[in-house]
This record gives sequence, structure tokens and C-alpha cells, in this order.
Amino acid sequence: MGRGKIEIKRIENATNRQVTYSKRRNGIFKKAQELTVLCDAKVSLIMFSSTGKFHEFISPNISTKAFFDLYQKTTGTDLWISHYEKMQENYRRLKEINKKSRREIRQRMGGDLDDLNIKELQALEAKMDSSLVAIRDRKVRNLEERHANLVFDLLDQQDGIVESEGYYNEAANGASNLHALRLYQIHHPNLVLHHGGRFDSSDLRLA
Amino acid sequence: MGRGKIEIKRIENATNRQVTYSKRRNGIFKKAQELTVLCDAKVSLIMFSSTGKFHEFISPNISTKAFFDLYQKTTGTDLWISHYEKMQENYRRLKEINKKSRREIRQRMGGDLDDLNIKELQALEAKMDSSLVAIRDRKVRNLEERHANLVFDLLDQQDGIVESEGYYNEAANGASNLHALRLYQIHHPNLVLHHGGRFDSSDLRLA
DNA sequence: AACTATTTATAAGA
DNA sequence: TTCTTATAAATAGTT
Repeated sequence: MGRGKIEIKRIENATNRQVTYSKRRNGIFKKAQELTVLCDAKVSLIMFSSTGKFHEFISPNISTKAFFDLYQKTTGTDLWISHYEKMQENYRRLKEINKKSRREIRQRMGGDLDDLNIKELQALEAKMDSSLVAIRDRKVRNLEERHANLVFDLLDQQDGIVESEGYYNEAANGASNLHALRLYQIHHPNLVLHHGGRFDSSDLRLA
Repeated sequence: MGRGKIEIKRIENATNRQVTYSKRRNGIFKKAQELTVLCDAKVSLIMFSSTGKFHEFISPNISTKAFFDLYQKTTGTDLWISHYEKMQENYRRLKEINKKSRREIRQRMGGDLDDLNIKELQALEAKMDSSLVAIRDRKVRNLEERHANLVFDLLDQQDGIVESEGYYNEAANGASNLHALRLYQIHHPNLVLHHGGRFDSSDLRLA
């Protein structure tokens, strides 16, 4: 749909590619917006250009966080929750160890000291140590895994990804999420949030 | 673009809405695919129809998980990581408590038993208890928060959301992620993955 | 699911 | 970038 028909393959000329990206991005955002309104659908559209620019459209009345949660729930794919649950399991183990340790101390305070208790204590110490080692290993593995994901899944293919400011948003609702995004935008004008609501072409001119 | 011009507002007739959703969904997926190829961009497009049907398009060479990570990194918005880091902090506290506890036990094994140690021990116990209470509270709050997000952000607005099978995927790479998705699809034919690669209209006829 | 009259998106040029 | 415009593509209404 243009002066000529084009083949759907990578545009080699970087300038043309950028121009086409910009035009088509506007087109697809408009389509997403229309679909949201016409069909009462929830749409999340996130894109990174070949130069690493980030753009997003999200339907109104749903935060990206809620979208992710729903996505994870729907697909049953979740790394973080399984990770979190394992950590909780380890908490329970540590808690149990602490409890036993306190019981040991009480026993000793009662003067009831014998060889068996020493062995138990040594076993306890060994258990605690291995538990801590496991925790440390898991933590290290986790950080490495996250890093590897970020680095290899994407950064090796493109430059210019904006870096996180380390701003962590604790609130769970969409409004706060949006707030975080806006705080971020102050320092990253390249980041454009295509909010929902009635479509306005001025929304598409910020990048 | 059709026999007549339409206003962009919710289609009240449910059948027409569904038909339009289906047609336009195909259109937008095709656009996403073309953008991916033409402009070498990474695109994630997730949608839920008003009847709760889930559809997704994701560019090749990047998993949805990686997309989430990148999204979070880019926007600096992250609930899970801050949560996770707090848990790690609590781990460190518990670890420290365990260490002190073991030192106490060693001291007692040496026969050095006095009132001061008992007080330290009691303080230790109190500290451990409050730590565990904090952990438990945080865990409960977290689960409630997640639940509230899922329930109120979306489920109150629509029916028919497919439920998670509770399948948790531990692997971090896209291939395994895809595998999880495919396993899931076996039981949920409504779930359609619009994979990347060359676009094929047959991909769009599964729902 | 098809068919088309129209509207809409956009490729190329400025 | 942004605008123009000829043309390709998407789709609303119909069968």
C-alpha cells in the first residue's frame, strides 16, 4: 500500500528502515487503539526498534503489571513465582533450624549436656551451612541467569537500550505504575507511553 | 476501509464485535509480523478479547520472559525484583541470627553460663520471632496483592479467562518457554501462539 | 468463510 | 522529520 508493492524482508538501508519503522509503528498503534475500542479488548503492544528505542501501547483500565500477571497466569509460564516459592521453602527450612537451635540452647541452659547433643549440634551446624551455601548458590545462579537473559537475548543484537534508573516501584496498582513510568520519562525522553483512551495522533509525535 | 466508514466506538452487537475482533486481530498480527521483518524490530503483542480469549504475537529470537525482563529494565518498574531483594535481606538477617545462635551454643558448651547470656538469648529469640513475623506478613501481603491484581484489574470485567495449569517453567531460555507454552496449548486449544518467522495466514485460523 | 466496494495505510518522492 | 499522493492493503457490509 504505497507507490509500489514491497517485499516483506529486512530493509537494508538504515534510514529507510527507520522511516518505515516510524510510519508503521504509528499505524499499528492506531490499529491497537481501534481494536481496543471497537471490540472491547485488552491489548498490550511493546516494541523495540533495531536502534533500541522503546515504545508501548496498553489498553486503558489495565496496567502492564496486571497484563504480565495475567499473561503468566494464562500461559502458566512463570519464572519468578517458582523462584519465589523456592525461597519461601528455604525460609521454612531456616526457620525450622532456628527453632531446633533455640531448643538446643534451652536444653543446655537446663544443664542437660551430653555427647548426643553435641552430635546433634554438629549435624545442625552442617545442615545450616549447607542450607546457606544452597541459598548463596541459588542467589548467584539467579543473578547470573537474569544477567545472561538480558545480555544474550537482546543486547548482543542491538545497541542503545536505555538503562534502568534502578527505580523500584513497590505499589501494585496501575496508577503508581504509570507514575514510575512518568518519573522515568523525565530522564528518558525516548521512552514514549502510548496511553489508551481516545486516540490522538499527537500521542505519536513524541519520539 | 470497507463498504462504509465506521465510527471508532464499542460495537454493541456481540456477534459483529467478535467478527470484527477476529478480522482485525489477523490484520494487526500481520502488521506486527511485517514490522518485525521489515524493520528488524522486536515486537510483543498480547491481547485478550472481550470474551477472554488470549492471543499473542512475539518476534522470533526473543522469549516473552526476556521481553518482560527488558520491559522492566527499561521502565525501571519492577515489583518482583524489589520484593525478591527484600527477601534476600531477610535471608541475611536470619543467617546472622543463626551464626550468633551457634556462637551462643559453643559458649554454653564451654560451660560459660550466666545471666547476660540468657538475656542475649531472649533478645535473640525475640528478634527471630519478629523476623519470622515480618516474613510471614510480607508473604501474605504479597499473595493478597497478586490476587487482588488479578481479580480486580481484569477478571471482574470479563468471563472465560483460561486458568493456569500451575505449570511452572524453571528454565530461563526462550526455547523452554516455548515448550511450556506448547504443553499448555495441548489442554487449551484457545491459546494461539503467533510465532515469528515468515507469516503464514494458516497461523491465524486456530482460535 | 468468501466476496467487493470502499476506506485506510503507506512507499516513494519532495 | 513531515507532507503529498498514487497505489497497495485492510476491512465493513453483504452473500
